[in-house]
Amino acid sequence: MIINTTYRSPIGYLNITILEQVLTNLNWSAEQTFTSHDHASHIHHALDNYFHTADLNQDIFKPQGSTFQRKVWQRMITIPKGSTISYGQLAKELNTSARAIGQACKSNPILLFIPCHRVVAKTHLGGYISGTDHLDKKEWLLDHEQSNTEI
DNA sequence: TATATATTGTTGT
DNA sequence: ACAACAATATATA
Repeated sequence: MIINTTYRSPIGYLNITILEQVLTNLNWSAEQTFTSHDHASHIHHALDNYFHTADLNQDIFKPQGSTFQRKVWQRMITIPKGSTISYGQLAKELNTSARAIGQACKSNPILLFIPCHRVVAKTHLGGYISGTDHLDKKEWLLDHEQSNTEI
């Protein structure tokens, strides 16, 4: 069973795909593509919670990708909220190149829950969603998590 | 400060 | 086999 739904966040719509009760896709959308769906309410609640407290309950999602991509995504999940790491640092840990990390970030199928926005370039923000057109969202998310994290 | 160029590993064609 | 890419180190002025 496939469920599609759209969530309205403070900074834009999010399209959600749930396959067999498991979150498989979460991306920004320009408009309200789908109506809300009862079977997606637990994801909507998780997002409500994130936009209020910046806490992500990283429970049930199953990203589909290559071995390498899943390895990078698993590592990204361990980046604490309120902090960032550079493409180069991740590359060093995983014995690969900064650009390869960028490729894996770009193919992240579950935004927010796999926090690719916490991966930045060494001297600037880096990219977000295949380019530099959506950096305002990356910046907003980092600010949001920063201001909701005790130091 | 800024531009240029080489090097880099994974992915898509 | 090859070009693209959400990067980075180094060199030059």
